[in-house]
Amino acid sequence: MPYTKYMKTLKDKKMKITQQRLEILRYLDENRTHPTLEQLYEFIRTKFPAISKMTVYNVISSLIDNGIISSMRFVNSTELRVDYDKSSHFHFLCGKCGKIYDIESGFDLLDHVKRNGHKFDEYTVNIYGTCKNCLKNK
Amino acid sequence: MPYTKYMKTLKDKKMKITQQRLEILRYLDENRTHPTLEQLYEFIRTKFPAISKMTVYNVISSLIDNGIISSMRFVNSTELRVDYDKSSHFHFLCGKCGKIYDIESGFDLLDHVKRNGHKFDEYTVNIYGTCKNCLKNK
DNA sequence: CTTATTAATTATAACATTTACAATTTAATA
DNA sequence: TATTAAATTGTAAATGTTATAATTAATAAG
Repeated sequence: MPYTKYMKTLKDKKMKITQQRLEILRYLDENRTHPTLEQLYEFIRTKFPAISKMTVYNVISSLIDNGIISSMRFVNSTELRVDYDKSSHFHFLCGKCGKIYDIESGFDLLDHVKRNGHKFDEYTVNIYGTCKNCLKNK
Repeated sequence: MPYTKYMKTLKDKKMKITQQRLEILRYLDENRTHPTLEQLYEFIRTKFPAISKMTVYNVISSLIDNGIISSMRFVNSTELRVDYDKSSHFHFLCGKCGKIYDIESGFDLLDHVKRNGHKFDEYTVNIYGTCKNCLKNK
């Protein structure tokens, strides 16, 4: 039963269990590539041809609102990228090949900044540079 | 001479000195509000009515390419935001009022992550939560 | 100081991502 | 099974960005 895990995830948040949500959750869980919604849509369509792009937007929006997945944007593009992995880690975008790498943080950044009375909930760290592979093939 | 400083900045990078660039640099220097290009355009237009929005895009793009200013995007919006301050600091976006606060980092994040053979050039840290003021008025 | 060269600015249009809306369909509940 | 509330769908509109080509302006050379 590959979907029971995701059914529980949705149920725990009192969200309705729909085929579209299950399929998208499964894809994100099994493909940790930080896809854009367009990429997500293109893939999901191969398994679920009738899905609407709007559904992808709606599903992702509700998953984010319920704290099930996280999201980020890089400076080089307006597109939202999503990530099934909510654990504390950074993202490294290679400016040459465009690949995104997960970078282990090893510490909680919020432990190192003064709050000044503000309430901090979450954070994203985006690192820009050139990846190992692109350095080699230069 | 309020513009000599910016003339030097451009000259050092071998960039042509234009009225549009000087006006935008001055605005960014004197207004550390991390404006969007739209906000920048609206203001600059009051002082320089003939300026084109494309010029704002072009000027910002060249200032970024030459390492004079930095930029970031938050997850709640597709818009690029720009920052005259290139020193190491984080950005905190209040989800209630939308205000952006500079947060002192006190340490260089890149000293704390394993490079794994990658070359890291820059990074942005975006923190999300609720600001002091909005907590108070709730 | 004038001219030539090169780059920047401008205006228009095209493109891409996201949001708004209303109608239809589906999931959960009684 | 019927009801209700929510999710999905399709269309269109809004927003932010990029592409292109013509005009204008800044720099360098004569």
